[in-house]
Amino acid sequence: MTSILMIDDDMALTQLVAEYLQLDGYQFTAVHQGPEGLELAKSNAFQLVLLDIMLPGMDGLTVLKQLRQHSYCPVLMLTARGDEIDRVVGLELGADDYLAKPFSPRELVARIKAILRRVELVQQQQQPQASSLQVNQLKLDSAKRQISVLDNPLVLTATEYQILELLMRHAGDVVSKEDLSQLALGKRLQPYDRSLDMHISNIRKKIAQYDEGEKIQTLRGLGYLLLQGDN
Amino acid sequence: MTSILMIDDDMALTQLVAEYLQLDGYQFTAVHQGPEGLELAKSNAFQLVLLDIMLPGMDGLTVLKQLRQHSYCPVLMLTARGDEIDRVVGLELGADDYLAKPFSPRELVARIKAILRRVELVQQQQQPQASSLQVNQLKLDSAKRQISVLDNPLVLTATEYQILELLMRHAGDVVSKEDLSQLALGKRLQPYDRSLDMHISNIRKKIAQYDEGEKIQTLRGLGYLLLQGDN
DNA sequence: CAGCCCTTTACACAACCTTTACGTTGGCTT
DNA sequence: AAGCCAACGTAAAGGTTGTGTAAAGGGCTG
Repeated sequence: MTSILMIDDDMALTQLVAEYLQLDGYQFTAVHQGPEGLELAKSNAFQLVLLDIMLPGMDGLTVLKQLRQHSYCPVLMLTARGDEIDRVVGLELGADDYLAKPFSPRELVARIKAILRRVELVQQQQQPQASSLQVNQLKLDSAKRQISVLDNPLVLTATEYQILELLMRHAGDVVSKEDLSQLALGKRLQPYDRSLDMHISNIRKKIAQYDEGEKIQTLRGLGYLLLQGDN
Repeated sequence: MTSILMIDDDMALTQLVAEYLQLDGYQFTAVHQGPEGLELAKSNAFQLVLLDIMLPGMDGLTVLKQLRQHSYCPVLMLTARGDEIDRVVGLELGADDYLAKPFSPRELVARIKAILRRVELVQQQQQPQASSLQVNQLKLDSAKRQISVLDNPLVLTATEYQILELLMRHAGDVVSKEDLSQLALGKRLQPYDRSLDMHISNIRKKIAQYDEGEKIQTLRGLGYLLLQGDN
């Protein structure tokens, strides 16, 4: 059961969100005061926190700052329309995403799912994983931190290795650029950030040295994909 | 029970609309002042708001702007005849449709139903949906974002995928071009806009590569339809 | 300060969506 | 039944956006 906590003083809004999220099968709790919300959030009983910036008593950014002293619980910030500054500060303080009010419940649910999916990816990574696996001509040896193509070991940088490992461990699935950026580069994907593209380009070049057939596929607007051979 | 709120200072008109809508089984409330209407609308107790542009006290566009700070409740604007500017501004502010005064009650009801039907479609989409389903020879795998015909995966663009998924999820029902445009393209269908027709054409071409029998049916003036095969 | 690596910049290209243009269809009027 | 017209089908052109990649920039480490 996934539990979500909302900290927002707008009762009508929390009521509305409660209905939508419960329809989607989430356990939902709302509180309307900063300090109260902070206490609940620190308890680690919630998988995600929806946090309004404008709060009576204790400012949302303050809540976030204090929460981060204790917990890495994912936080989705709710900001007043176009309040760019709050957004930037919030993301620096460790918010996972932000959403401008007013938002459609639909978009809220989409953002929540995106965050939860990413958290799940991270948790997967932390669990013990197969120390070696093979995708087509690519062979991963995570003990040696090495990937080979047709038995030729690739000379990859740390970042390149992480990206390719991610793609290999999710071979057959699309991996979004957003996910790749957060998991391999450790930062959110910004609008004109091309560094991930460069890493992909370099990885492709290195693979192509040994195998022209093994390709990382691009799915425009969605992400990248390493195709499993046999399907 | 569907509740509709009308914000208009013309008492004779609200009386007239009240009679028609109540005949159609709607719960109807009318107020004649902007601020009063805004308060009621923000309560999220109504499924739709009819909003006059010309209001004493607070302008209709201002009401809409403030309402949108809090709520995505559907709004149908009522404008003076041919007041194109108000219309454009209103739609930018997030009105769902507009209707020029004087209007026939019959047309009003038609517009209301169109909006409510679309809102319902959107809400359906927000609810958890089957991650895979099959319609005749078409197989949808929403986890992989892939649709296959006779086990041949289609190479669809993001937009094409969305359109075809919508048609599949409503197989056997007519889906209007207006709905398809709003849900898949994210914009209202304009008078001479042919882009949706093009997407349909391209989807048909891609399906026909593998199965000549599987057809998206056209219902002239109504929309498109994917027929459920087995009957 | 040299070397490595990541990121940014810049430009070209490809994929995609939309518009244009013209042909066809189907319903409706006369 | 003929003719009209709006809706539709689709090829081709146009415009926009995302992606590929070379090259330059910048930071870190030894």
